[in-house]
This record gives sequence, structure tokens and C-alpha cells, in this order.
Amino acid sequence: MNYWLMKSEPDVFGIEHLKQCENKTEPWDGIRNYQARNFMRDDMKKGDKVFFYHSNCKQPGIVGIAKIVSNAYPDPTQFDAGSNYFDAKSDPENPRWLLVDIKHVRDLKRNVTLTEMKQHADSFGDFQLLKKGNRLSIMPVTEQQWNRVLELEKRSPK
DNA sequence: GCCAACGTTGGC
DNA sequence: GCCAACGTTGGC
Repeated sequence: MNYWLMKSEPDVFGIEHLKQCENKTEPWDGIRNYQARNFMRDDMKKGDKVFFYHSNCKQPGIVGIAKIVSNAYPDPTQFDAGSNYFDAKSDPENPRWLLVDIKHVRDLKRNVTLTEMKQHADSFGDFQLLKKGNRLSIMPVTEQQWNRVLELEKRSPK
């Protein structure tokens, strides 16, 4: 099993939204980045665990845990001319963009913030999230990094 | 194949 | 709101 981190803007679709979805499950559409797509296509498997990260907000950080409940399949929004995610260059016979379904598992007891993780950067090793200029919306997380976040969660907030 | 221009992301 | 970093596009 693999671990992942997926970003979302809470003003657009936060963890509160995910919880309210039917069966707490939602197709993660709109990913239009090849690196992120390749992770979904090649490495992500049903049952993998996901940190749900809030980006582009006052307190960016990891706010919850989700899981992957489908393998990758074509993102229907790429063929919907009315969608913001429409891609005229994507061939229905060979779809360019994929998605996976994710399901809410639990909220973290508190927001484990980006600031806090940066303060403990040494114990995270090589972590995409902590790199300057990182814009990847789906990234792998090592087991060590996963456990480190859960350790931080147990601490009382600063 | 190079690279400048452009649009987007996302922390601050 | 600013702007650095990054990915994509398209002219050449």
C-alpha cells in the first residue's frame, strides 16, 4: 500500500465538502498535470491512504485522512464542453486525463500546518511538500513521513 | 529543439 | 494583493 498527499483549496472544495458527499466519496476530477496524472495512473491503488491538504488559505496544512476507493479511470469532465476542465485535445479513444475516487476516512484532531512541518523539516527528509516552489497537487508520501505527521497530530497545538 | 511569453499555483 | 516558481504553449 502507498501513501499520498492531495491538495485542495478549502474555499473551493475542502474536507467539509468531502464529508458531505454521498457515501463521503467523490471523483477527484480536474487534475490537469501530467506528473499528478502519472502518479494516479501508475502508482495509486485502491486502498491507498491519503492526507487531505488545504492549500491557498490562511492556514495551509493537513486536515484529514482519506482513502483511494477506485483505480484510475478517465475523467469525464475533459469531454464536457461546459466544464472548466474541458480539454478539446483529449481523444475519447485515448483519454488524456484520469481521476480516482476518494473517500473521507477521518479528520485529523487538528490542522497539522505547513509552518509546523517546516519547523520539523529535518525529520521529514525529502518531502515534496516542503520544497520551495512546489506546485504538485498529488504527491507521494513515505511511510516515515506519514507517521511523522500523525505524531505531530498528537501533540498539543502551539 | 530552444526558449520567451504566458497562465497558474500557492505561500506569505 | 504580491510575486516567485513552475508548467505549457507556440514561434522560430
